Amino acid sequence: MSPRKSVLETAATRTRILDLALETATSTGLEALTIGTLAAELGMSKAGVIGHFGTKETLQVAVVETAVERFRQRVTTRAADAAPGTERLLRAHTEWFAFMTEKHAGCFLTAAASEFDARPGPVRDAILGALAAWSGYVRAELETATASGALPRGTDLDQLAFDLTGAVLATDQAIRVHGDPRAPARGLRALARLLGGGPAPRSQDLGHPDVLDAGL
Amino acid sequence: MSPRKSVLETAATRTRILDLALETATSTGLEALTIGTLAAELGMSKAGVIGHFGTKETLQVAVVETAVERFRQRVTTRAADAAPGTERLLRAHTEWFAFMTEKHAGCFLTAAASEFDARPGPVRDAILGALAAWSGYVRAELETATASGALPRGTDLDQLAFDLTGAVLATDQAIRVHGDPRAPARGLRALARLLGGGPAPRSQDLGHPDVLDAGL
DNA sequence: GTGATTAGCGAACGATCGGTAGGTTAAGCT
DNA sequence: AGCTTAACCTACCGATCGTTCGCTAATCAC
Repeated sequence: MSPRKSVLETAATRTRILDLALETATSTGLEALTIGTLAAELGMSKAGVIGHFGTKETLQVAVVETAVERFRQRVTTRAADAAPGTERLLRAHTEWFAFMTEKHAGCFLTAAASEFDARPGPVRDAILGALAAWSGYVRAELETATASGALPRGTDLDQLAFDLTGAVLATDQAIRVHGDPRAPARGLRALARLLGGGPAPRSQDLGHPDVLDAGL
Repeated sequence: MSPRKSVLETAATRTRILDLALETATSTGLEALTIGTLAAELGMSKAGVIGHFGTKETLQVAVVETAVERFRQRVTTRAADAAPGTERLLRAHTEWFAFMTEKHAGCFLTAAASEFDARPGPVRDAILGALAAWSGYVRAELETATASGALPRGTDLDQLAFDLTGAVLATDQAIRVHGDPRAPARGLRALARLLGGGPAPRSQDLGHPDVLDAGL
């Protein structure tokens, strides 16, 4: 039925597969991906789908890499023009939260990390690599912020990074599990307090409304 | 081979099944539970296992209920003798973090919530019910703390509950994904700052070492 | 133009999934 | 003592899983 396509069409087919695979894996999980249903929804045969990857495990790794690339384009590069340090971190997280809300599905990599934490193999390695890259990014910006005086010297950067992760995970869970539309605002409020001398945690005052309302 | 047992032995078999099911589901996930391997590891037949529940879905719900009961015994009841309000909340979270660390597996219910967030049905209902019960517990203690003056009046309790959840999730991820043994200490430090006038988030000072080192 | 390459298909494979049927045997009520 | 109930077994069911095997046909290198 479908003979050989040109190299351009072949690449397009591959991305078509990965797009749908990432979408379904985001909602149902990375292990719940089945080649049969994937092929059916693509109008292809199972062999045609797996021919691009050879193995389901390889497909899963490719899905993770696709998600990492999406994250980079949507979050990291958009925050690149912000000033290094706390400002860039706030921008990056703002973009991230908006990214989570767009598909109403939270962060794929966060969910995948929780799904594969106890399943060693190349898939988990790819996920852990993505997490390590992100925490390295955060760490570098935090050190820049400390050097520039935006954060007081002597700041416990490990603890601060831990707290930032907490804000991200709480936002992700609120979106994913509870579908709470106020989650990004809450997450940004927590971040502003941690990074920028925002309001005290117990104050009901909104603090920096320009930051909190930006792009949401 | 194995004829009918007494009602006592039958109940024991049931809990034996649920114990192993909860253990494997904690590490591998609730959907990755298979009746066949469960039966094999129990030295039983598949029919013998599923005969207690009728359906895999019913078994999954029973596993969730077992986890909730374990959580209650390990966390809530142990914190019941602490003074209501912030003190009890700190105790409960301290117990919770210790509970996560014991099996080096994090919190089962947190992982299950992330796994079933997009799979409607009785299993997800049971998980969401457990989450709602916990957040109701937290909410009640926070209101007590506000009424008693332990928290300043006008505190945004929703935001505070959100931040507490963030500390819990960050601790859980650090244990589950990274196996970080310092995670409980970090989580408690975040909690102490949020609840009890602990050290500022940027200070490297440990603050209340008696709390941070308690039972860890 | 010609030959090697390859995307994708149809069909089938062994394995495993959740679940069922029927038989066996002891427990528990009367 | 007799009868019903139920826990557990073996065996099997249809469905689906990931993967493999030829095969076709169009593209690409020469």
